[in-house]
Amino acid sequence: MKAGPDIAMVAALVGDPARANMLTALMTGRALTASELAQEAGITAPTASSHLSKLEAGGLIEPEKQGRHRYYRLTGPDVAGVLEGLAGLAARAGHLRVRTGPKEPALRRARICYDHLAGDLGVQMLDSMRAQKLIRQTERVIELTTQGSRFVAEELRIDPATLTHPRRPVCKACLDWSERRHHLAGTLGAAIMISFTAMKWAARDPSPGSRVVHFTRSGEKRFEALFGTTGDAIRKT
Amino acid sequence: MKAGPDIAMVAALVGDPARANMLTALMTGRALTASELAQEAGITAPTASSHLSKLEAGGLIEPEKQGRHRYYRLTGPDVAGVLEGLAGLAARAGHLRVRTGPKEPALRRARICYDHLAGDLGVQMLDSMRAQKLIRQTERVIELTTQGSRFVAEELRIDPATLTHPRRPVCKACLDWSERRHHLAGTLGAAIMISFTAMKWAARDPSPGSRVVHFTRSGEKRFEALFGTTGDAIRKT
DNA sequence: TTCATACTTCGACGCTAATCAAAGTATTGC
DNA sequence: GCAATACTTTGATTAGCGTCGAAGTATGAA
Repeated sequence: MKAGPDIAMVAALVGDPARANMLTALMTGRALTASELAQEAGITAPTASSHLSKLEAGGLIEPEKQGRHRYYRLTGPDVAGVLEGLAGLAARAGHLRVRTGPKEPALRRARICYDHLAGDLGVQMLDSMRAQKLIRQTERVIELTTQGSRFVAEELRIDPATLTHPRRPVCKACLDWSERRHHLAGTLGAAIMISFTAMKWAARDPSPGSRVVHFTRSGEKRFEALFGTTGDAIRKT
Repeated sequence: MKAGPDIAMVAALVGDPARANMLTALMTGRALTASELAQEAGITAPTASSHLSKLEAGGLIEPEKQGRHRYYRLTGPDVAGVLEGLAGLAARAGHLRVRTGPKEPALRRARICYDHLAGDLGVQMLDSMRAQKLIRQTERVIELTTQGSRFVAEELRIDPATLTHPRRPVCKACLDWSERRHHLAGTLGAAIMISFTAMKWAARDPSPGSRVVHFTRSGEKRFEALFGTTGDAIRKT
């Protein structure tokens, strides 16, 4: 008699304006941090935390812990589909929505994430290394292949001995702030950044506090030669 | 900044358990009365009325007034699609749902609706008349074709003069209680029922208060000969 | 007409849930 | 080690809305 169809529970999750704002912000497929989602929804951090745990319990979003951050993403395309459907129904009498674009193009392109390369180029590098079978990645665990070990020693002039560290993994996938996809962290990620700087391929922006990384002309050319395959392939279509 | 995406508003409509029950009950595509929806949701009539007006304002359902009843149906297949999607998300951790079946088979098959034939056979008759081009129907307005006028005079022994009435239309689509599709009302619908009784094709159940209509064996055969085409076509496949 | 049914409106009650401030936990950076 | 950042938990406040009883409106039945 009193069968409780959970359709109401799921719909109620989306039914709160703050949560709906968070979910629509996640519809791009990117992952967002709790703070960003709080700002997106116009609420304080505690309120956002409460909402996010509810959405997670309801199976609509899933977290990925990344240092001090917690990145949330939709659990699947079916969730996005339902949200899209709801937006369609709402559009019959309602307004649409605008998303805030990225802010600093230079930051988006290349920047320091702790001690390694992030941004478009960081993501591109990891993608390319994966495609070239220099690494094996399962989830966030990454290991160098033998081919990859030779590559970093010969092409990037990195001493393999400098990569071992008591508590830090050699390779690790790190979720990118602007791209919301993984880039390379770990001691190798840090070593590569140091190597780029040493070879004068790139340098951190001199202004204090800036995380922007500037590539030199020759450095960018060398970088593209090593890791530009996917980008070239896309551009050539 | 504070752009209110109505996705939350729509989702909140579905988010209430009572309303969700109503909507799932409507997912069969049939129209249901306000009272039935109230019972379905386990709430009183006033509460149901409030919910229904909200759902209507939100564009999820639309009413059709039928005498003392108000039949509600989903506004379109897209609404059903979204509900189905929500049910899919809920099914990851939730329960499913059962619908109460029909009660009296004889009532479903043939009964009196005010003064005309309703039930399976009533709907079948209107479908067949439409297929045979005896009538033209746009929405709930129905008119007899010249072919149809000859038909009712010759086959059904109905005097065309008896069909005119000061305030009542000759033909009208009436929403069927069990089938939730239209059957034929108006003076023609009443005349046909009288004619069926006069020709001893059918008779009302003698027990007081009963609305069941019993067809005689020969009457059912004649009825099938005139209006059984669609049924035959389906059965023959 | 008069009565009955179906539905809506009004008014008041009660409960859930959203919200934020303050304190607590975890992780990074120095 | 200590400070800073990101996030969570706790607790108290508040507002919104679902709920129903009672009265009001409309339609059909006798």
